[in-house]
Amino acid sequence: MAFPELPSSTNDLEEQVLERWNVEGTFRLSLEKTADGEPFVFFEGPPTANGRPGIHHVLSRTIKDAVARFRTMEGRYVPRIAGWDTHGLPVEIEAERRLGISGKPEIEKVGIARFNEVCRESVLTYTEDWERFSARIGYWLDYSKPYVTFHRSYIESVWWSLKEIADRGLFYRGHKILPYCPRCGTGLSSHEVALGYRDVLDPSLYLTVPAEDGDKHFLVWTTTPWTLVSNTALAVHPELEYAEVEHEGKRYVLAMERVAALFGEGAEVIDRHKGTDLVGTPYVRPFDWAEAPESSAAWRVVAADFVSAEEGTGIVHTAPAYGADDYALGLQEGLPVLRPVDDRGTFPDHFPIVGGRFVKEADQDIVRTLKERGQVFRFSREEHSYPHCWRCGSPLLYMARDSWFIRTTQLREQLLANNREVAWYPPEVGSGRFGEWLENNVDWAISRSRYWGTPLPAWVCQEDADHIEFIGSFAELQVRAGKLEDDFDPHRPFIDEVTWPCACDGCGGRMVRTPEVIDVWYDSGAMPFAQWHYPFENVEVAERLFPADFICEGVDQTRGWFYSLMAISTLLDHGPAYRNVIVNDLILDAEGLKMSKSRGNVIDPWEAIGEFGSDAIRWYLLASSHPWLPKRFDPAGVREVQRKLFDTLRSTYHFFSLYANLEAWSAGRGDEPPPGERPLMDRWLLSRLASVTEAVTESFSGYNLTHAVRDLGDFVVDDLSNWYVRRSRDRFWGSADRSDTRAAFATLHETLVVVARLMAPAAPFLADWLHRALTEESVHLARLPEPVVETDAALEGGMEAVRQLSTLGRAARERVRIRVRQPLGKLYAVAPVDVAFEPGLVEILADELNVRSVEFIEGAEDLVEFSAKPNFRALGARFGKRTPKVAEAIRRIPSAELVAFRRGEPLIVTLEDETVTVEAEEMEIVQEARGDFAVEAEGGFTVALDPVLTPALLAEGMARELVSRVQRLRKENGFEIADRIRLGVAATPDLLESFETHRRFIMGETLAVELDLSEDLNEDRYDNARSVDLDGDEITLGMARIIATGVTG
RNA sequence: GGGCCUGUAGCUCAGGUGGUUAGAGCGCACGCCUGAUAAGCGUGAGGUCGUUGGUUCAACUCCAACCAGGCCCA
Repeated sequence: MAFPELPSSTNDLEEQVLERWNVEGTFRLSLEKTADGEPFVFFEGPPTANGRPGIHHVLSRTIKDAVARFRTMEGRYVPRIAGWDTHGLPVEIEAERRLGISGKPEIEKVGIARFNEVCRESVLTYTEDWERFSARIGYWLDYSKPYVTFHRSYIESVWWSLKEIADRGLFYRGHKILPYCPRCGTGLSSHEVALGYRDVLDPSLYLTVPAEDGDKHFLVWTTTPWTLVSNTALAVHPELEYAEVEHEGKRYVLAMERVAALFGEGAEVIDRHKGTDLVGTPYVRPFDWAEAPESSAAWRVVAADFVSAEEGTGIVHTAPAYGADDYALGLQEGLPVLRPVDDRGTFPDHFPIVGGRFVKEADQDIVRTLKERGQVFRFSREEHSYPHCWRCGSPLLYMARDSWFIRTTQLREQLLANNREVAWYPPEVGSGRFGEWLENNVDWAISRSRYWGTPLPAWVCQEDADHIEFIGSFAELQVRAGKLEDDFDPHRPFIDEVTWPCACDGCGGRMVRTPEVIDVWYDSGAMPFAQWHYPFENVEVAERLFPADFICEGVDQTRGWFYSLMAISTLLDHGPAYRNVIVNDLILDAEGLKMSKSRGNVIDPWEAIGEFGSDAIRWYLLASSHPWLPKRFDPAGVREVQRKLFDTLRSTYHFFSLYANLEAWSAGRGDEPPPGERPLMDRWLLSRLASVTEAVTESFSGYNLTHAVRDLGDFVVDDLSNWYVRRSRDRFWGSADRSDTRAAFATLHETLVVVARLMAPAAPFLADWLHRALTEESVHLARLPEPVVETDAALEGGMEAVRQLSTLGRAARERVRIRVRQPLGKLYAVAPVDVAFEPGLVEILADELNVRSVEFIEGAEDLVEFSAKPNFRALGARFGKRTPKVAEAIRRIPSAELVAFRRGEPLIVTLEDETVTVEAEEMEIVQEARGDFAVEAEGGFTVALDPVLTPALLAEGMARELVSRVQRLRKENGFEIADRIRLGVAATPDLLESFETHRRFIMGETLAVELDLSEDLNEDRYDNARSVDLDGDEITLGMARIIATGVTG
């Protein structure tokens, strides 16, 4: 078989591979092939399908895909089912936009039926985009039967689960202060709130509130001036000390601790009170617009433990309708709840000053009015983070709302226990961010006063609101309400029409569905069972494919999907919903700034893929840093991956295929020597390959994708290409004996196959192309590689030492300015004693540094100076405090004593007042070459290069220079690599003599079948002739093609 | 205000359980190679390891405080 040529561009290659996957159904085949394997359960977090994919989706999808492919190659069965998150506010907002309306009244004017129809249409707008995108980045996901959260079957499963929860007594209706979005007209759950914190400038108002008797003023701090309208009390801490301060003719009351901060160090404190002493003091309410019950306990100072003096004034303005603490305090103190603000967050029209105004806008009016009255002590705007609606961006208001709750607090211990069974990557998200969130868990506010969502399946008696019935299936609903159409739509408004008479004795009411829908996050968290329409169908498969072995989403899902999955499975007593989670962080731009449309620094993923290809981007995202660190997307970094790794690998394959085809080598003939009997370089490469295979496999298994790809990339670039191929090139040209060449081909072939397999999870395109080119099979249907040989640590260590010595040798050459092409006579080398050098390794070193011979001089004491390096780890254990002294003494041991020690004599050093016998493991003996050589040393390695150039060495150097010029000319003349030539060289007699000496070498290297050496060139005999500079001498070269091979390079 | 993460060369990042010459890539400088070549290779110069204390014979590594940035939450 001929090894095919690489497509000319990355994009061609990737599209060719995509086409192949399509035609062949490779993904399906990979699932079929592993169908009997142990399942590896993966849950796909459903994206909201009405937004377009962005570059950050490439990251999580790359991770998901890499893990799934890796497990598949381990033989696990990894079904990957796509899903769409289709309900909820994001969709409703898009529908409002399409209809050109805004707000609940307008929606109801359009009609819920029509509105939800538009929601349904809009929701799958971009699914095709997502599918194409996923396909192009090589994310294998089964889109053939995705779960869709608005489907009847999905909703029925959700209902089932809600009823289960209700049956466990974990559902209740409550009246609580909730974060409320005035634009969307609904309360939000705590995890939704978590999604929308934003830094904004908010008022910071210190106002004075006069006591009723008029002689003192309470100093009060608030960041929400509009709530002053609903003020019904001032709260102080009973145990705190309060001061009366005289300032500019007014007497202020505030916490003692805050006096200095607000009035300066020299403030005049004229009286002190304990908090309890102030309790009961009546004061003048700031605004009397809101009506309050006549005989209320309002507008007096009350005591509350939550008051602190860490900020503000130690006196807290209390508006029970608009704060959780306030509300609780109001209940306790019998305060009225003043709720003048309507559902849209505006004051009633008849109010003075703020009438008809949105509360946040009313702030300024309130402050202005207070200022006019002289009640403003200090006012500023300060930046702080404040929650906003995660979808529409409106600032949230904390307001008392009726809502349905799930009592998740009751399951806190179980949630924590389940979480302890999850391996989080990185772990601190699980223990910290997520764990603490669970510790401080509050009941899940599950209902939304909205339209497009899973209807809350709770029916309530119109006569007796305590008579509630949860419906857990469509069948059950029909038992209650009579026959329904087979394809009835369980959404609003239709479901709202389904009612039945209350069953309780004599009340005569009708059971009517509570109008709310549920939090969309519940939808997505229900996917483990709802995607299977469990428990109505697929019971066996749903249970088998639970919990997930692996999920991966962005850190923003900590309180989103990660929570809803875990909460629901805990509520249903199913244990943890997942076992391993990779949490990925944001992708920032190259400057480290968050990508945002307004900043204009958003990377269009399609553009990036078009420019770099998917493999390079995937690899870059995995390799540049761990997924859980915020990542900068730097196109220059992607380009580097492409050049450094992928071009190198392509080039390596190109090299292989070129010569394999030229030599008509093919795999699987079995005529190559067994791996253990191959030449040194081959055995070394295969050993390295085995080590790398082990390391990469282990990293992938441990979800450390970053180390996996880094290790593999380093191997390809450093070991495979820059060392093995570079050092072994001529073995592939048929210039060596057949068995050696066969060994080289087999080794390179095997290595490339293994590299393709290890690479497949991260870079599925090039890996598959290569694997098919090398083996005619898809890499994604292959198993992970088994090492061909055992690792040979001694050999790897020896080679490492050779490379280290080579580096030193090159530095030495650089120092004496003798290029590598010029042979030198001798290199003296020193290496740590534990390095074992096979003879072949020494040859490699000699060749690499182009020296005639290498001598290891550990024995040649006249060339070597010994010195001892203390081993602190060993010394510290034995000598403790005296370590530095002993170490210093060891450093001073003379060479001669070390020589004696190496012969077996004990080594004794003298400290100030004692003698100590030093053991071998307490120091390292380092050798250093001495003499008139070019010496370089690092670590335990030293080289000493003899820089003397003899005539013979110079002659050889010249011959090599000549070869180099000829090769360049061959290339310039467009000769094919195997073309044989006639070569003529005209030069000075000295040079000619050098060339004559190395005639065979020159002819061999340049594939010259004739070589004419003379002082003049007979140009007629050559296709062309040209003068070139040879180290200062001008020579003339003539060249003619004698045998054309027709083989292209 | 609280929690978590990050801070190592101009840039991007490595640096098990503390051990004495802190590494790599990019960029930069210089050089090499030109039969894997719209490439490649080598050598070199770059770091008081955020700051300050502490623990220790020994701290980039452990502890504390602080500073800066990020995320999350009040």
